[in-house]
Amino acid sequence: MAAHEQTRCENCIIRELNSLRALKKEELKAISDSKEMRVIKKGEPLFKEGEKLGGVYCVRNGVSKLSKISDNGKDQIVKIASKGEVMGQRSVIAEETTNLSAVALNDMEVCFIPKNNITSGIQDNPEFTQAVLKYMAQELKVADDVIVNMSQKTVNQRLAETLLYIENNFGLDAEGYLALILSRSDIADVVGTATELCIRTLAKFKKEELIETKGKRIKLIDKKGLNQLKNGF
Amino acid sequence: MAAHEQTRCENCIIRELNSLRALKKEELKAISDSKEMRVIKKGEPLFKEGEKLGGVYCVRNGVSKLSKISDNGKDQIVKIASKGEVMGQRSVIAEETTNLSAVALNDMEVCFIPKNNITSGIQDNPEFTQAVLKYMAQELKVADDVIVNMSQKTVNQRLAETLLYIENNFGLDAEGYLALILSRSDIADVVGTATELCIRTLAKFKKEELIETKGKRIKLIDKKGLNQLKNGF
DNA sequence: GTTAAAAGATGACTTTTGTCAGTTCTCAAA
DNA sequence: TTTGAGAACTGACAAAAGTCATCTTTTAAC
Repeated sequence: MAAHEQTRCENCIIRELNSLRALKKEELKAISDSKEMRVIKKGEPLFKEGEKLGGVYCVRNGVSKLSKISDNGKDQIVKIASKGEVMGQRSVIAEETTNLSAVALNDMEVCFIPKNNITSGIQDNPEFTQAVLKYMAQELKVADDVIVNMSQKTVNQRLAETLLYIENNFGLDAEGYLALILSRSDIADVVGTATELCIRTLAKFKKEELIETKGKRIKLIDKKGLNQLKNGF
Repeated sequence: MAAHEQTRCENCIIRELNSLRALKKEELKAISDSKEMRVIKKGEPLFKEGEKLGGVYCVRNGVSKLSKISDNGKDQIVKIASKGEVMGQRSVIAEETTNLSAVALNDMEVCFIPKNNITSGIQDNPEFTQAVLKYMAQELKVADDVIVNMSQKTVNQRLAETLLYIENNFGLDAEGYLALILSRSDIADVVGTATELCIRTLAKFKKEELIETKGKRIKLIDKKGLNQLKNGF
């Protein structure tokens, strides 16, 4: 009973974090009745590039990477989505197949919301539309920044930036290490470089006492230094 | 009299190309009454990174580069806007300062539309909102592609892609050269590389008979070859 | 616990890209 | 027509990034 209550969108705290908060109670009820909870195991895909999505995914728990394979065959991680984020809305809005693949980085719980429930919300509730519009405008700005960083900054700078980003967005564990643990290969795919160079650069950072590592876990010990590095010193 | 008629938004053909086509006659009239035509000379800025925009710019004629300076001090051209495109809408929607600078690449004619007229349109006309939303979703997809290209492709590939992009979007002049003439430095800023390497790579393409050049003008003579190059062969 | 597979790490080398210094070309103002 | 500034171009070199081969460590399945 209590468990069932918790799965109702009306009561879901997650929505406070995204555009869904602009929806009215009745609209949320409609969504809740049609939504579907899914559990995705670490390493499993939520969807793949080129698929047609029947709706959007709202992340309740866990983390997912959104990536795209370049013509050269290498994977580039474009975004890391976690609790509260909605995935797939771009494709649903544009009425196109997805341009990205989503793979769970750890065990996930997501709510699948069929697209009709979203699009009707867009048509009927101006505040909701406004919220989605603003969100997309923000994303577009972030994308511009990423483009500039990718094309103008070195691997050194981008790796420093990525580490700081992970700390800011996913926090630390009990021992002060980055709470989000990525494989070296995934870090390389975020930074946009080869795994080997990523490993080497991490080793360099370690030698320069900017970070510490323990297995695949990473602790930032000189954030000021990393920040300087990121900005090119 | 006739000239005045032509400057009315209701009669402007340009709007067929963008989201404004979803507006109703009365809404267009309101916009037309408040809009302001501006002429911008080649090399002059429309706006600069960090400015607060009081509205959006609709391009009637000419071409503008939208760029951003990286922390390293280098300029990256994120987009080239021409006839029919609306500039600055991202910032207006997000109610933020611009993240990009806009500079005219040749003499331009633009209409400045104060933001109140746009935002009221967004609030009252669902079709217009829908059109803007779809447009932004498209832009976001393009941005993802650019991110992947920038991080995973070589300068060779990106330059080939840029040349093909220019031909596809701006066409050819009477002699078969690219109609949009950019300086070598601007091409480099689109590709995301140093001017010297851009020049060198163009020289290489010329030697490989992929292109011809005449002054700063460029003609694509082996588009199949350029396409293969772009995809990594 | 053993063991195979995956991930991490390192060395040696190549290719790509950037930088600096200098030359040539172009075009417009005097 | 001269001239001078800015753009285009080139060479030589340095730095950054990628690749391949190999080895070690970690992880997860048995």
